[in-house]
Amino acid sequence: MAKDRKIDMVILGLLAHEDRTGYDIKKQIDGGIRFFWKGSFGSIYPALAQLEEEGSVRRSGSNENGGREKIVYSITDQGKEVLKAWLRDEKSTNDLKYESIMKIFFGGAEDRKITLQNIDLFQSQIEADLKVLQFYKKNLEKVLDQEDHIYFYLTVMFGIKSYEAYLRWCADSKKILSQRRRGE
Amino acid sequence: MAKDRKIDMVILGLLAHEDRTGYDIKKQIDGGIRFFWKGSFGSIYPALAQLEEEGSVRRSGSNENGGREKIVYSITDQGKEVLKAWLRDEKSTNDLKYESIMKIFFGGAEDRKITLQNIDLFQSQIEADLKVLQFYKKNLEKVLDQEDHIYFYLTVMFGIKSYEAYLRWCADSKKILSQRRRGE
DNA sequence: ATCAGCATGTAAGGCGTTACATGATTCA
DNA sequence: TGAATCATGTAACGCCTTACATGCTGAT
Repeated sequence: MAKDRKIDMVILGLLAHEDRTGYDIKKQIDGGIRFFWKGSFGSIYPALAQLEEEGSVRRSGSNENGGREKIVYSITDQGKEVLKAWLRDEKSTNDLKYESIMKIFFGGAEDRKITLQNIDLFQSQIEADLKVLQFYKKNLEKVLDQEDHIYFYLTVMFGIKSYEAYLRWCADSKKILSQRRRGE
Repeated sequence: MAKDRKIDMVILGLLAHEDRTGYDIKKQIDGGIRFFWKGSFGSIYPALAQLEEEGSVRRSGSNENGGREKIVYSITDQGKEVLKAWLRDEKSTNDLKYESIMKIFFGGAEDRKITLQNIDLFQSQIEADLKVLQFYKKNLEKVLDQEDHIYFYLTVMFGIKSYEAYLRWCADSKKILSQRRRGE
């Protein structure tokens, strides 16, 4: 029941780096952040409004030169404190909802070939994401001497290393399921 | 907005294997399933009631021998079809919410030692969970020749392989952050 | 006797998604 | 001129957690 909205921290974290609009924030989330956290417009805009009300962010400029409004937000000193307090807080929840793995766990209710198919589907998803991460890695290595990029680099490496492990598991699992053909 | 409640599939999947009470289901989730899906009483009991209404599960026995009611559920043929249709459905969502990794991503807003601390905390969590998974693995290897156990084995291996990759990443990351002492 | 575990359930409320509504700008 | 992208926001609704309420059973 206590406020526990982590999207606030994504917003604050991004604004700590650079001023941005809600739309910009969404683009960033869909970029490198989506590998460990997601967010939609329907969660970003209300969060931004509430953070402003609380004094953690402020409008640094509204373009209303004829066209549609465009609201650029900055983080305030109070917002920076909220962000730092969260970073220092030792409590972190790491929740995964892996429907693909759940389907493998309950694979016994269907033919073995359905499970093999589900592993293939999972593998394809991971392979596609891994390519994106490897692209990020290549670009980051050029600017790694700059502080700040190192944190992005570490999280990209987290993604790459875990996805590589997933792919090895996919290969192993398919081998195991194919060899022991009994349950079909 | 369409029904998308995966807890239904956890329940159906478990009941496909054996008749159980809501309480039993919760225990199973807190055991091996929690590594890829979670569930609380507040989600299990209402789901069970609705699955019964829909005809996917049925009460196979209510103990009311003097004491408090104890409702044992079984899966119906219709429930089995629902489960199989889900297994055959190619759409699976794999959502991770890794607050620990997010803290590392935004680590630039604080001292480097805070990030090192956050990596340590993550590492401890993973080490503890890995021990549990290795215990499962040891027990499963004794009964691996039995069909059905193989699916549990595969998901346990998924956990072990990814957690081992996480731990290697923790070690590497701490080394990288300690060596390049500049931002402190 | 008391405490942990077994057992079921409800209520309040937060979080988040999807779909919708609106409209400007840019580029082919 | 039409499509894609930029840009903000709301409404409906589903999902889930936490806390609460209740009471039995078995072991120490």
